[in-house]
Amino acid sequence: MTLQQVAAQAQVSPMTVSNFVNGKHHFMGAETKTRVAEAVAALNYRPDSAARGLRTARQRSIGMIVVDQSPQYLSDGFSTQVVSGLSNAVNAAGYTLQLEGLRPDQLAQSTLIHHVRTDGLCMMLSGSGSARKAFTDAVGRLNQPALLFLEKPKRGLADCCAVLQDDRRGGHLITRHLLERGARRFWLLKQSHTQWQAIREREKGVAQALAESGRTTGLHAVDCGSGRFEETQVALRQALTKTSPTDAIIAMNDQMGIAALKFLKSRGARIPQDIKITGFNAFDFWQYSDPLLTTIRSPGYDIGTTAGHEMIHRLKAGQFQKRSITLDVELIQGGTT
Amino acid sequence: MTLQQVAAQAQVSPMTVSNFVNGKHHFMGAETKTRVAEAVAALNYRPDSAARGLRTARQRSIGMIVVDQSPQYLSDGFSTQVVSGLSNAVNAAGYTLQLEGLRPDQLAQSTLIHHVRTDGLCMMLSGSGSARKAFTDAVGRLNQPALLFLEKPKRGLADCCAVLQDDRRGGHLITRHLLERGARRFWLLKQSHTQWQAIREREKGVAQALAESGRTTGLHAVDCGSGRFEETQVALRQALTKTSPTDAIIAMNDQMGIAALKFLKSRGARIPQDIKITGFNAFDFWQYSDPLLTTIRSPGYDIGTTAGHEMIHRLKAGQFQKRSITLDVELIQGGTT
DNA sequence: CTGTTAGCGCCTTCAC
DNA sequence: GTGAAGGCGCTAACAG
Repeated sequence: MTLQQVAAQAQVSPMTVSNFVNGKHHFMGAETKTRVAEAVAALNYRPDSAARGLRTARQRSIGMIVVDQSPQYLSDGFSTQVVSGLSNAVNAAGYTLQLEGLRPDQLAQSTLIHHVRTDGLCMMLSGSGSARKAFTDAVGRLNQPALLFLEKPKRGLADCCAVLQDDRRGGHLITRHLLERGARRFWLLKQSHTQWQAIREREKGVAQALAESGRTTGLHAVDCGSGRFEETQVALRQALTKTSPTDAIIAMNDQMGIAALKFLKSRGARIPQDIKITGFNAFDFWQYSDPLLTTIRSPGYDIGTTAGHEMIHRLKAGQFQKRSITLDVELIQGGTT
Repeated sequence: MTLQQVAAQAQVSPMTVSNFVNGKHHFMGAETKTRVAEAVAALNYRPDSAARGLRTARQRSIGMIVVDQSPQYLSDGFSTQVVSGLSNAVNAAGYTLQLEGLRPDQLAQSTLIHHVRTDGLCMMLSGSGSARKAFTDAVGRLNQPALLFLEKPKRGLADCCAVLQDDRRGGHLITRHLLERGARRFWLLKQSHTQWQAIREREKGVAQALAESGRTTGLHAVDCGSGRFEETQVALRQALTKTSPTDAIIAMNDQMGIAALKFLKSRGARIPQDIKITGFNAFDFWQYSDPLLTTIRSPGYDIGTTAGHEMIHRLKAGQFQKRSITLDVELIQGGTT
């Protein structure tokens, strides 16, 4: 079913149908308009995006690449929220979202990078510095607008916008909160499986808060591997035998925080009297902890919609409004501190 | 950067470059091959998918529509897993995934339905029967292969495959388990906000198990609205005052089950002695409940990959292998029964 | 094994 | 307000 056929059916020229389909009704006669509308409906006409894209050199589509070690790259909570927000924002503007999940070593497999399919690319990166750089470098060569989630803007990327949250402040807030509550010795639970830049920032915030209170020691990192439930508990069990005891556990996300909470409760620890625990993100499932975890609320969905609006604006206006947008975070006091 | 330019640089015809780019190396001279490869790399050439799609009438792209009341349509856990699996499966075959989240009343806004952008459409529907029918009817008119998640195949959809899990058996399993444990009076926690066909099946399984044990009464439905945490607890509080007490709570997902668990614990109920509680799905966060919820494991990620493979096969072979594929579920015994 | 030709469906341009 | 011509980048079909 093509524009031509619709035009023949409606007894008008293809251009008239094209104008109608693309909402350029301004100069069309009312009678012509209804005739075209009927033909479109009768023939069940759908415009061919490939042909339009070829002619206009615009795809009306945005790409989203999520780099994660796990094939279930959306289970993180953060990516889930960001993708929902992004997809709603770009869809509302008539754009499609093309989603791709990759491991840090799979740059070469990326269809979205190696073909011209989208008008702009959004990325949520993880992995080693060199793996991340490989991605940003590749995207920099595309001559396409790029948007980075949870990372500072990159030098190599000129036409680029960064949308992030104030993770350093989050780490700072939560550490000050613990200090005020009397904690002096800290374990920091982090996962080593997927390396997010955002986590580094949180750690910096923690270190900064400690330094400001005059404490430069008393922080001990516990590697929780993939950060999954059992693995976190195993790491904690080892830490309890090998390391001197602690007042507080700062988990870099709620998943690890809740795993720690359940584990310590099962060992008879009183929370928060014996040990205080904090998480990070406050995504839906966070409410399932018992007692409620003290945590930081991350505006994941808003980050996604903000990014979508920013990208659409870039495509319409020719350049990004800002090089970097930072959304705020918020401390949520629970029963674990 | 076009094929022509690459061809000029490599001193060959455009067809040779096209063949090289599309992996048709069979008949190319080794020397020619390296010359083309160098030109492609030097010019940083990326094939234009729109042009290729126009010429071949194939988009190398699959659409995924998730119909949900909530804008955060991926937070459900199920859609998260299905989308991850689907995206990995189609990406591995060189296809792109185009994602769209819609409310049940937003059929008219669907870009994926109203433009030719994909080679096939996958859908996870919810909402009233008529709203769902509007979607399947619209897709039926597209002359495109369709794939339905968690629904039986539809009569109106000829070129269609359904990928689901045995929800009825899940409901049956969990109810028999509760009966064996001595429960006689049941509350069934369901959300009315987003209506999934899968939930109906679970309910039928519950009813069937009760009927088989000779009990036709003793089941009371509790409407938890959106099914979110606080709303579930409010609904439960009302039910406790208005309704005669119960032995067991069958929640239609883990979210509601955990909300019920936390609420009843806070009211001093002993679980499972006073009341038994079950959930449904066993997605990641399920482990955060304390004690662990007895639940049914849903193979969400596998459903996604199965669907992806099935759709790719359909596109290659011209028809679906099966009209319907049902994956199995599994009872997971926790501490709440 | 490589080159030539033609046309996919649409929209920009320009004529009417 | 509407029509005709041309070409976007690519590849099927066929010629050499």
